Amino acid sequence: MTDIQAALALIKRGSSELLIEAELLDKLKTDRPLRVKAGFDPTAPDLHLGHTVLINKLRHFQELGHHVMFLIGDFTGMIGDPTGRNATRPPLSREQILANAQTYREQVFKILDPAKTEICFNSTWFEPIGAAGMIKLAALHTVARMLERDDFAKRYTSGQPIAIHEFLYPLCQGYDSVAMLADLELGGTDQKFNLLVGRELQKHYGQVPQCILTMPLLIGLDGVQKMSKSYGNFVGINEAPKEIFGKLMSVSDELMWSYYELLSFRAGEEIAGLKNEVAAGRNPRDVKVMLAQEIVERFHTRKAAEDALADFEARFRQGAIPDEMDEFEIACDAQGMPIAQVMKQACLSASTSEALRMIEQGGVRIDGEKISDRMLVLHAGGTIVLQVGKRKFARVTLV
RNA sequence: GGAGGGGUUCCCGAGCGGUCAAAGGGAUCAGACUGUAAAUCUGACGGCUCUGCCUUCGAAGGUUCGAAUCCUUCCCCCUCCA
Repeated sequence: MTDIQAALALIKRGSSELLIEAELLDKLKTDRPLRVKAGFDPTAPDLHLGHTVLINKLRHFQELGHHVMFLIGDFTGMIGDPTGRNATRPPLSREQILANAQTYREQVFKILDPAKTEICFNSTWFEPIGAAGMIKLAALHTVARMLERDDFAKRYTSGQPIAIHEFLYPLCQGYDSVAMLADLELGGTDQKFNLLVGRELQKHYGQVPQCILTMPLLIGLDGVQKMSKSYGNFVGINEAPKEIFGKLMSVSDELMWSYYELLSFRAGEEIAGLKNEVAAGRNPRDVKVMLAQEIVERFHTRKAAEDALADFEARFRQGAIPDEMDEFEIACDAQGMPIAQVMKQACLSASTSEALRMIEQGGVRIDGEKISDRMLVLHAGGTIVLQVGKRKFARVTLV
């Protein structure tokens, strides 16, 4: 296998689609570092595991000696990639964007090599072109071609609204590729349309069109929708070790394999081996633990991964009360305070109604003792550990 | 500009004068079980000073003993025609 073939194999590993392979081969043969682009939205500065699928791939390109450009879409962020829901977002302030960019940097460099990564902002080229430039850009594409985009087509035929500015998003993303002289752009499979617009625009501007590499979307914890902050089904890479561990353990046995595929750095053969073992009767729990530990270790430490496991076992296998929990000091008068009130104030329930329901359902404990009296009144003096369900704890002192 | 359809509790979606805090599904939460915060099953799912009271069905008014349901005005969305 030649170097180029080996490189191509690494590039394609885990990917969904490569357009167009022959063109990429030509580019690789030139032996110069390729300009590899991937764009991120500045509205969600906290990266989650879904983002890392792409970032892991960027890392592969760095390993191969290519030039990685991490684009922060501070201008396109004002539009928001059309998703059909929440089509309009409040524009971010300059300060917010810069703060988010800084967060990105810190998080991304847990995976990428800072020395080999260029961070770009697309306001750099969009602000100078102004409204006139935007009109020129818009003139390069037609409505019919825009409606080829699956998401637009569906919304259009099903009577869902499409705001005009949503059409600008693919155009802007495409123009980014022009401004950045991209040789290759990386994106999720849902980005294919936008990525292709980049090729079209580059041709307009006399550039060799970029190649496109799409990665499968990581399914979120709900097992249904793609992992995304707005669906709340994500694992943030900045989350506490115990959170990351617990969330990964909550993934269904089935979904676990997809996570292995897209997130684990283990070799493909090793994963296939684990799959066989589970099929042969090995407890999937153990294999899930391995994955959860690998991920915790990547973003924290080996030690944190071990602690997370120990904590998890103590808590859920043996029902132990954790050492660390939120502490509250709640003032109450001489008659004391009803338990439901205390739970609400300790943020263990959203309302007293909910607190009462929790008690009726047998989900509330004080110092490990199940409470059944919804009218229970607590009095000042002393500290108790309040527990709701298996996961919510608070140490409460009444004064 | 004209004609028609629609906005319901976190989401989807029934309801079309009282029996509606509003069907059903999803999400979520709790319990049981377990291999785990998997799967499955059961239950809960507006708020409160909780066997009662208060506030919700795009907004504001009105009719009525009584309105998510009828009327008026306004806001927003969609479709067709121009």
